Amino acid sequence: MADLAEARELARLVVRLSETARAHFAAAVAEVGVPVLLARTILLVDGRTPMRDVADELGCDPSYVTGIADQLESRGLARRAIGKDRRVKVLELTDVGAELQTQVAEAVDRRGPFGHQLTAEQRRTLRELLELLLSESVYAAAPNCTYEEVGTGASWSSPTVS
Amino acid sequence: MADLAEARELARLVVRLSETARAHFAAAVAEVGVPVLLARTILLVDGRTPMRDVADELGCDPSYVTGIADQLESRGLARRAIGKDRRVKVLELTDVGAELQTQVAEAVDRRGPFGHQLTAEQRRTLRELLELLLSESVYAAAPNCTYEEVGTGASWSSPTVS
DNA sequence: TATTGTTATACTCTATAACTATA
DNA sequence: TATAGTTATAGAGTATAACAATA
Repeated sequence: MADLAEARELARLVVRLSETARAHFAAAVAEVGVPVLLARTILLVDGRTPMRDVADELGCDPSYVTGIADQLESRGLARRAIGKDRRVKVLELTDVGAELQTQVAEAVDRRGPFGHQLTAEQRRTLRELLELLLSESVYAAAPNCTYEEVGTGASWSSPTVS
Repeated sequence: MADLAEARELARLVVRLSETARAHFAAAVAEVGVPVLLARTILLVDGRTPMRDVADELGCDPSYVTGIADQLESRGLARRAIGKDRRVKVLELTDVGAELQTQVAEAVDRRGPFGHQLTAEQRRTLRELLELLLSESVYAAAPNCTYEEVGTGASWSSPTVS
């Protein structure tokens, strides 16, 4: 069936393009001299940002943010402060960190593949198609299976298990 | 600049869609009861396939394929055989493996987000836009930097490094 | 009792280096 | 000498569990 072949091809292209986008991001932030994870964190810190929020936005465990915050502090890019709720620690950029935030954003924008090669109309069309795919796919794809469940099937420990 | 905002949004959508596509694949193969990496290998084995070719197509180190082949053999899905060049070992599917290959392909096709939600014309448009982005981005994005070089900048060992 | 952040530890995935057999 | 596959090991990245402080 030609439709299936085209659907597979689209899946391949989307995955490849996302890898390209990640590589662009990595190249852009390498240019500025910041590891990817720190750059992502710097971009999402806005004012006094609770560490918990950072974990949510990065999609990682809160314990992992401890190490990120340590790195940012030791580089002088951000500092911890106590929140109104005294359990909470917020992250805020230093002056150096804020300047770097701007540099990172500019480097990423300059490198991005989406800004240069498409006309405004093409970008709009692409966005509509992508949103259409994303809006439905959660339901259409896995009616009896949440994504969180996926992969709980003893995926496979290690090649050296044997 | 509105263009930059839209470019960033497109990047976000593409990354999200690729994650959705991976989740679809994972859900589809979980349904059939095979770990993702084994399913990917089963899908690419065609006749007598040298293990080296498997490594190339999976994009991993040849040593890693040893473990994959061990798993496939222990599940009775494939077997090793000696190639004409006696250094080479080829992987070939067993009858059970061949049947599973069909099941996996069907499950993946059935679940895929690209088959159901777009018209034939929308799929064609999407493919053209994606190909346009992929055709140029390698050059336009990183003129002085191959992707292989990216990330060699001492990215960051571990959060527990303190 | 529930939540935030921290610490120590464990796990998954993958690569590197050294080795064997064949070319 | 170079290449295919194997083995053992190491590393990066991330999560889990137990904990202290605060709510």
